[in-house]
Amino acid sequence: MREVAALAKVSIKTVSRVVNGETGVSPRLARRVTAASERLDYRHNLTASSLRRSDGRSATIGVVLEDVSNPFASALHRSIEDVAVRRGVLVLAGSSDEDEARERELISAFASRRVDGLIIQPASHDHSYLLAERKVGTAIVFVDRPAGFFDADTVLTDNAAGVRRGIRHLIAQGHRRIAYLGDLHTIATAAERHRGYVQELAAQKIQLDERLVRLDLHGIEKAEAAVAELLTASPRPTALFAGQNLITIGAFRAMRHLGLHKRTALVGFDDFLLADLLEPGITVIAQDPAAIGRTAAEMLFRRLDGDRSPSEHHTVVTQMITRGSGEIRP
Amino acid sequence: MREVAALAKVSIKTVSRVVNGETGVSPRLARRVTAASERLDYRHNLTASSLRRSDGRSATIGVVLEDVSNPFASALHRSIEDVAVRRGVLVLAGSSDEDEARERELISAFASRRVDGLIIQPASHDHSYLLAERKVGTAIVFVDRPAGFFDADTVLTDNAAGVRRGIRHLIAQGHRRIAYLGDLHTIATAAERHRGYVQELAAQKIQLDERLVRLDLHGIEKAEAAVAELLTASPRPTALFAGQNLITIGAFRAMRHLGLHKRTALVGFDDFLLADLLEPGITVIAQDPAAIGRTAAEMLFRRLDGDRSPSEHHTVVTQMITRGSGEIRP
DNA sequence: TTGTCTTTTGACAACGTTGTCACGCTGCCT
DNA sequence: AGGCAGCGTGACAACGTTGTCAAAAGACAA
Repeated sequence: MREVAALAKVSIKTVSRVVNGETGVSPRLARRVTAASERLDYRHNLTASSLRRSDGRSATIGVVLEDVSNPFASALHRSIEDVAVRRGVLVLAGSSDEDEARERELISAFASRRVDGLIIQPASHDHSYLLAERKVGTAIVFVDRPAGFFDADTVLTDNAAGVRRGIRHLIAQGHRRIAYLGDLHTIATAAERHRGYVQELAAQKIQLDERLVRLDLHGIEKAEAAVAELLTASPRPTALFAGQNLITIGAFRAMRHLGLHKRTALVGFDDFLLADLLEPGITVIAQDPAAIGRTAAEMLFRRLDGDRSPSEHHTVVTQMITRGSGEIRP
Repeated sequence: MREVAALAKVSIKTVSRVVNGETGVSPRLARRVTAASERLDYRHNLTASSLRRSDGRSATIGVVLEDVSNPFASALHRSIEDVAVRRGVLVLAGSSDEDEARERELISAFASRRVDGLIIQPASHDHSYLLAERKVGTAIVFVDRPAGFFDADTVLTDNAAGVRRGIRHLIAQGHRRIAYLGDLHTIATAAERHRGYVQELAAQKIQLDERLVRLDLHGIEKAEAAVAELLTASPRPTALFAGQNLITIGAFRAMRHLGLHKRTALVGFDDFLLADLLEPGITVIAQDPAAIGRTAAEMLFRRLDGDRSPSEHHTVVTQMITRGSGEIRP
């Protein structure tokens, strides 16, 4: 900036004004400055700028996801990015891998870089450690899962209701022995979905059979193994409800392997690419990751714009997409 | 930091030393400083730090991808992140959407934030504009596609060889009328893959029939429409080669729709989740995004560690995975 | 011309750090 | 006793910006 100022024969303050598009610089000087900065390949240094400016904004936000390469998470990431670019804000993204310590490390790394806001898909259950960040003005929004011991905006899917819808659908087809396949019980959404299963069975006066419930199935392989076992044991379920997309895939793989994929009903939580092209097509309770991400990002920027109203808790509804696998009768 | 220093009754320089883990601070003082910074919830400000320190490092890199939510790109992202975390480096990620202007904007935004390095999956074909970044010491590595008019490290898949392998496989099954479905011809890898198709046909002395070639199919829908047309026209191909994963999916969708998915052979470039569960399973030429990302990130950090040797060009080999769709005979 | 008001411009300090250097202290050697 | 090295520590300037405020320049009326 100093060099640009020297070349344009103005003070560095004037260069600053031109760079920031402030008013009150005569067109003649502005032109000289622009020319000089082009000639010198000048790059505005945003870190120094945010250090000095009064609001201290870095035009950067941090996003903590379970895994940036997970389809649901990367869809969230993308929709957050879409809102951020419109404001010239960049996104730092990191994967927590469901590890509380990693979540905290990431957030601490973001905080060191003075991000303006955080969007967190939480792995941990106690977020009181975020109070310090909040105090220095960092906006915080939780997505997909609720915050623990911390009052903040959240954007969630109505997990229990979605599951109940799916279970109701299976019962309507005549099923009574409906197995439930759940993710790690430590994941809040997984617990919620399991709760939906239990509730809907109770509501429909169907006795819960714990032998048909398998929890803590994290990833395709674990789900596949559990389903293989479930479908060869007795009593054999006539329908499966898979509580997450990788579990659905693992379940389908096991069913295919046993040749039961056209005889056992399957409903999965979360839509996934190609669900319609399998045989049968997979009936799913679809979330809307794009809507979740967009809502969360818009919430975050509203807070950054000064909205101090009480925390909001948005719920994004699910949609059942019937494709065949959920319509198989017992 | 000043407050911490005051509370610990030391100079801020000593706090700096403790925070940076420098040697030569007496344990007694170090303890006092640690206690004080905990009590005050002190957060080291990395932006100020990188502004001042002599190497100017921000411990942040920028990654430009086609689309962070694209499965191939997000796999790259994840493997880059895995290398970066080990060094305490954070990743800024952005989507170019195959738009040259957007690519430049992203890189300019990264540059303003003084990232230490850039990993770019390029959308544009002239990267001479990066010379200025290179000059200020930013390390640059290209992934998936080559750089244009710019000498830099690259990590690519051997696209043409992969396609030739697939075409050879189809020919070995007895196919002669093999259609080719390609992505936007402006994408370097798409052009390479198309070249592989042309070359292999020539090598096998099979006359190229332009009516069987469809290019610029970007996204599932376009591919689906093109294949629907191709399979109802004459001469009808007996086999399809799809040059990208979304194209493969679109092609399969069209084939299913026409009831031809068990009669027409299909080989796709890029593996994708569930390819094994479709009926038939889809034979693919699989890339290894994790290896590509890891190699690129390691390359980048080697440069940041001072490696000044000439640019390296790594090629990651593809692997053919036969699952049934490519083994259908004419 | 002068005085007043408005617009444009620049000098300077400050943001939160770290590099440099010099200081004081201790312990050891002459 | 004097000198010197080594260690721990702190004062100060600087990194590249922007906020503040005052000075300079221009516009306009009397």
